[in-house]
Amino acid sequence: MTATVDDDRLSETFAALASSTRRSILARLAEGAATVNELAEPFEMKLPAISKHIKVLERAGLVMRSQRAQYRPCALDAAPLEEVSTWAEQYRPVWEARFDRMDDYLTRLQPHGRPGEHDG
Amino acid sequence: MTATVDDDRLSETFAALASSTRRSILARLAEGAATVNELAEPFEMKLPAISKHIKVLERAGLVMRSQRAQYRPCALDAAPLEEVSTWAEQYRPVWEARFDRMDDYLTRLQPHGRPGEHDG
DNA sequence: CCTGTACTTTCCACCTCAGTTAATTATCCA
DNA sequence: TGGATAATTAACTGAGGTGGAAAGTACAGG
Repeated sequence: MTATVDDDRLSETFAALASSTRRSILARLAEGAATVNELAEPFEMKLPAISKHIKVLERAGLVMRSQRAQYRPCALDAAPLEEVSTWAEQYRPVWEARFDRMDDYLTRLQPHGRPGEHDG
Repeated sequence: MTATVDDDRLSETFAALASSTRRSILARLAEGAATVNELAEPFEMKLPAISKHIKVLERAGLVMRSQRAQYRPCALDAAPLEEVSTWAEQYRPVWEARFDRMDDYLTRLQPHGRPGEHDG
């Protein structure tokens, strides 16, 4: 049962993506690797803040780092994004079938029975 | 320029998805609408906690609610998941092209020039 | 060795999030 | 009207995210 492990990884990935700053960093890295200063340049916040954002992305497996002199260039690893896509695609049938599930449920919710109760 | 609005919505969606409890709730709702008590049943936490998780999902536009007597049944709205999928799919070329972007960058990072510096 | 460059780490303040218990609201039914 | 059921709200706690300032680390070059 590694379901929990996968679940945790997905949670960490989503948490990392729940920041437009971090998503911007990923977008920048999609065009090629970059140093921390290069990544920080478009933003108003200070370098330590960017450094921490990068660390979050790194922990989520979205960014790989190297070392060259003082530089610690970052590169995108999009593998977790494939997992995100796969996860979301599970729901494609739901968003494509736009019939109203709420009405569906309300129909099954009888006036004289509580939901989940099997007529006993 | 509604870029910020879209960005915020995506952030809210990702934040909502960054919880395995909430993702479980969505999975349950994919099988059909359910009441709060039905949704809470598989979990060990108390009802108010579930109620708050549902509110997060609702604010993210992933859950729609109705009312029937005391019941406030929840239904899945997968539309934001389509946005998630579309966003992630942007990176498909990156995760499919598995050449090493780090090496690519290190090649361009010359020993005698700092990155981003144009030989001045 | 000393200075500049490129980060990272530490410490701090602020705020949000997650969960609890207890109280409250809303509705049904006898 | 009163009790049971469904669910939310309020008040509180503890944990964790986010940013800044300041100090620390690591490497290059004169």
